Amino acid sequence: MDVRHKAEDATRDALREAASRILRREGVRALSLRRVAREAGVTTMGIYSRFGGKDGLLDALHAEGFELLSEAQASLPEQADPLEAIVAHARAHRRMARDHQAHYQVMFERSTGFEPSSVSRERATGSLEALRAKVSDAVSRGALDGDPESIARAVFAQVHGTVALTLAGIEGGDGEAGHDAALRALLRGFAP
Amino acid sequence: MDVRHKAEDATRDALREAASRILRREGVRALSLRRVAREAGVTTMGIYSRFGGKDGLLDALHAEGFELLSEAQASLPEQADPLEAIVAHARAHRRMARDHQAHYQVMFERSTGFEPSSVSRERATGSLEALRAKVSDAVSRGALDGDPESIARAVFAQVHGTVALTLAGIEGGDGEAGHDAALRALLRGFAP
DNA sequence: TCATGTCCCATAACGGCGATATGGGTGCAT
DNA sequence: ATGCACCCATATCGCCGTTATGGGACATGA
Repeated sequence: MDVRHKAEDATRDALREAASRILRREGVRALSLRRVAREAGVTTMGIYSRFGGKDGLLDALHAEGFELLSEAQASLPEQADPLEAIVAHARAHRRMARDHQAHYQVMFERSTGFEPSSVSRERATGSLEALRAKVSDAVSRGALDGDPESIARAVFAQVHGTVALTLAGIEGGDGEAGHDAALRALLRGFAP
Repeated sequence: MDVRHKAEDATRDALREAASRILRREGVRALSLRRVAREAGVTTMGIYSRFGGKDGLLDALHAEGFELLSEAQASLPEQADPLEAIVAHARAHRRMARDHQAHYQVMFERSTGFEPSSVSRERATGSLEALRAKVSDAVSRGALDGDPESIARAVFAQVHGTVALTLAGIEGGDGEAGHDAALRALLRGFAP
């Protein structure tokens, strides 16, 4: 029984990995239940019993995406300057979006026809927490002035905006340097 | 012949209007060729002969969306303060996104599986022009300092970021006031 | 040990999708 | 008048997500 349970978890993982692989390589559009099931060596119904359907599978990928984001931001080197810590945080965000575009779309675009579950939505909102902590640090050290929550949201919106426009193909000529410059301007605007 | 041509344009318009109506009321997901054709009193093939397929139809809606955006920003009252003109511009942008969410998704989210044509992509990039003009005005009047192109892109990203996060259901508590405050902070960062 | 019942999952089916092939009818040119 | 070319509606194809259904493995009680 216990073994059986383990086996179930194994095919569950196999399904999630197959889905993740297809998502990375061929995008949201190519992610069909039949395709994922075939690639994982399971019948389509296997996805229904494990994930409840396509939304459940996408929910798992949604979570995986936010894990990728927080991992990228957790392993950053320490910064003496609290503002530089925020810039590094934003850079990691942009890098994650560039390296996992399709995951990023599942995370932030609702036109896929997928609605994240309530816990997934909370996790998404919670992804602001790490940034809020860095902003709080900057505020307490006199590098920024204002409500950390509001500042963090403004920064998050700025970073997500640059990423989203890039993914949409509305590209400025400045690239990463320009994105950094825009963020630094925003931070200057919150200077004491 | 001329009459015939007019009639063709009429059903073309009927198709575009039906598509726009379905998009507004039921979202991108509900927009199928069969549905649009039925609602316009035409067979599915009528869309192929007029628009070349689903991408052509979405391209028309993409264009319609950017028209809605530029219309909303063209009819704004004059502002004495050039920075207030930029804030008003951003407000119109956010209002358009709120009032035409599905159009906005077609305009900026690529996870719909629709790739805009090259002219549509140019039109999208060109939608920055009106903002760039307002920024240029602010720079020449000494309210901002820097490259107008870069500043305009930063502002656009900031505004789009707040809108996109709202549409994604990652909502801050501050609402419109918070969005204005974030934009004003960014503008402060570009002050001379 | 054997019969019974329960649960799980693979096969099959359903309605809808975007896209394509095809056949019949209309209108023009010869 | 007759042939031809073009246009569009019908039918079809291969997918999709989801649901129904049938059979087989396993546990349970006699």
